[in-house]
Amino acid sequence: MAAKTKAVRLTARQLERIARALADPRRYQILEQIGKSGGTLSCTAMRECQPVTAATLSHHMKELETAGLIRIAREGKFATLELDRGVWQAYLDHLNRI
Amino acid sequence: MAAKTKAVRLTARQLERIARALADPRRYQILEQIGKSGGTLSCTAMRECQPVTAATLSHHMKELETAGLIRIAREGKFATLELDRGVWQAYLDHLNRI
DNA sequence: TTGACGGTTAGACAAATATCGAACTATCGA
DNA sequence: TCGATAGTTCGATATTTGTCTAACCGTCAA
Repeated sequence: MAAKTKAVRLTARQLERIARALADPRRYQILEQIGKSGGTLSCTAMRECQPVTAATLSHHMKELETAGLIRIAREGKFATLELDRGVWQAYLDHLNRI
Repeated sequence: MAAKTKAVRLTARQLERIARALADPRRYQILEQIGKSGGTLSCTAMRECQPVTAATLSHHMKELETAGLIRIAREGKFATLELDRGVWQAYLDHLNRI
């Protein structure tokens, strides 16, 4: 095992951003959806599951991105969200230390 | 191993509360402090480490308590904070499922 | 009993933020 | 070239929330 998740070091500021990002249920659901889809999900597919404006969704995406939890791959008209497993694991490890 | 942490089932509402509770750095520090002290810590000891009013601290304690993350034992004039390891573990398990 | 002390509650206030509509940019097919 | 479509950015708004001060409640020792 041990795929592409290499050890990630999170700064205090990043940890804080991640915690805040997870605090909003909508954003958590987004992460969940990406996870359920195997790690990547198109932005359009997201919209179909979240009853919010495109503007709002875009806002949440940026929030998750700056927290480091996802990467956004833009190709042509479309965008694809990808969960950063390394960061996610690092955050879990951090919480586990309590 | 396997001490007193028995399986805990968290409702969606509780999960949300916990995420929100962790979003504030102050509250996270409180949890951290309790953890570092082996799971319990007097309220007075807390105050010495957090540069906030007693009122503010009380507010955060209640927030952590209603989230289920800590229990507050009141005896006479004093209060003691205790980390609920079962709930904490259940939350980690939940995050791990993503 | 009374005063000091630990903690809580209530109310106010400022900062953060989730959301929206509207205007915008960029891409792609006809 | 035009129009439709995917997503972003901006500005406004309403809600949430972290913090404080002030007043309060219980406990304990003198």
